[in-house]
Amino acid sequence: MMRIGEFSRISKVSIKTLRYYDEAGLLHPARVDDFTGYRYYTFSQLARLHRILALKEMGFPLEQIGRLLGDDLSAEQLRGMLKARLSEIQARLEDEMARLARVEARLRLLEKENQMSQVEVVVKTVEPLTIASVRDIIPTYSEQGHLWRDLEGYLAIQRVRPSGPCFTMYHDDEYRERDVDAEVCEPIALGLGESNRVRVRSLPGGQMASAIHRGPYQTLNETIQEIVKWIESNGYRVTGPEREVYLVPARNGSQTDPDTVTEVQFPVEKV
Amino acid sequence: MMRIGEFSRISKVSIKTLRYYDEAGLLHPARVDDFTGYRYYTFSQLARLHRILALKEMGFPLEQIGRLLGDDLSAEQLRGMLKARLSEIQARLEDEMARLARVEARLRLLEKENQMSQVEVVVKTVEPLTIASVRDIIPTYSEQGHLWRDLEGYLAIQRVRPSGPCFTMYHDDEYRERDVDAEVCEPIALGLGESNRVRVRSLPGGQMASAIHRGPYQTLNETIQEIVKWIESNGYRVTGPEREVYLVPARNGSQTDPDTVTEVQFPVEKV
DNA sequence: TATACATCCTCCAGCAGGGGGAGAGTCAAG
DNA sequence: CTTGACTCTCCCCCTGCTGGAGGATGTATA
Repeated sequence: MMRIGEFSRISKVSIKTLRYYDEAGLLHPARVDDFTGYRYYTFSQLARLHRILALKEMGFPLEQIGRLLGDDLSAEQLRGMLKARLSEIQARLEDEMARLARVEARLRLLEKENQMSQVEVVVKTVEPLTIASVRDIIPTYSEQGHLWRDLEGYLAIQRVRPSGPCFTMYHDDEYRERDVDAEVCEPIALGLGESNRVRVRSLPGGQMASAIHRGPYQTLNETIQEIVKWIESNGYRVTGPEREVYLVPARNGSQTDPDTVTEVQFPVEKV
Repeated sequence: MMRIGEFSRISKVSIKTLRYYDEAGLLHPARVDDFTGYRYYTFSQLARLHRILALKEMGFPLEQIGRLLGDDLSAEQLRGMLKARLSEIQARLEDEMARLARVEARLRLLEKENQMSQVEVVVKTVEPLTIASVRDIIPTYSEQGHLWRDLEGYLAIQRVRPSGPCFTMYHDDEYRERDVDAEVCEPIALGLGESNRVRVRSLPGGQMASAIHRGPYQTLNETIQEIVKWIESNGYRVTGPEREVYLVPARNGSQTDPDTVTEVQFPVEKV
């Protein structure tokens, strides 16, 4: 029988932690003095403490350790908990490795350009979306005004209001300067009929690599290039058409309005 | 200008988190209504939020993100913080991999023996220790009684009391049944002279792989084997003589007393 | 036996990064 | 004017402890 201080010295576990384990039900002292409240431990209890520490080193939370210490646990249950722990650790390892890749990519960028990147890429999950859209081949990126007029005109006639910011999708697999396959879209609630010009369909949800572009449409290309580079260096792959979401659209659709805010999204999946 | 709900929907960041970032000084709303307290955000603020999220994905704590967002940061300081982050991530990766190895080893053991291991091995750090000791070649493990009598007799004459539990160190590089190089030790405070039989010296501190053996000395070997196996499968290496710490010694030094508690320690280092 | 001094006890507060919910006030549409 | 959807602040909760305050106990020495 020894007091908590000696038990702590021998086991190399802090007194605070021992008291916490007592309270948590993991390791009650062999005896607690009713009057003084002093905790008394035996050497044999070191064995149980060792089991607790070993399980903790495997990363189990204390609550699970409590269950693992109970003797009413079959080998089958034990195997299950170990395997669950295994896959959690693997998930965390992948997380950390992705983190490592991000920091390394940023560091390389810094060495090369000697400044903080302007464009921040984030992966977010978007929900499925119902849209009304008009799609056509247009001569250049900037000449999509008539598509918008067709779409908005139809929505106005049908008295349907968009349920979120509008965007354009570009369906070309590669970058091209001319004859662009563009689809202008307005998110809507369900229940709109199609016309021969306007289609209604729903887009699947999923992961999007996204960046915010502030400045005129003219310079959108730089942001797009940054995202593409980021996607490559962070172990993702593009799985669908790019979207440009017009959060703050340009006045008169001007290509040079500096106060526009556009979100560029690429659907991606982890490689 | 939009309210927090819409900003949350667009950015895919929860309202709670946005309020928390406001409070933490990371992202104040563009405007806060003095009377209602309502927060109003602009689309442009998505850019700053994206920067916050990108840094968070790299694993920076919010407090550091705040400093990274300030524009009074040189490229040199930025590089430093990134490199620090890099090495932290690497440390965590190693941690997780060690964890993985532990869980996998345990799982293999379970598949093989279909039961929870009896012996729990833990790595702990022990401090340097001053000891009085008697070392000799003894015919078998169990015949160390006379060494103990020599040591204890000298300590009694010198009126020195041990400052902790006594132990034996075995200096043979390999396991051997006979002619064992054993050193029986008592930890003491400083300031004891030597005799021609008793030496006084200090042992360095360091990492120890440790396990608790409950049961007679006869079966100590099984525990020792378990520790050695554990050390191998968890990526450590033995760097010195084994210690057997007699926490609850046998009555009369009996080899079969079932109530003894012994801690077996191997000094180790990570490979 | 008195007095240090070490050790022990039980609360309470706090860390990071928010989540959950209560109770009350606001906003826009019908 | 009402309804329902938002929003506000405030407080507690999570993990696995650590630190400290204030008070009670245990042991060694003068």
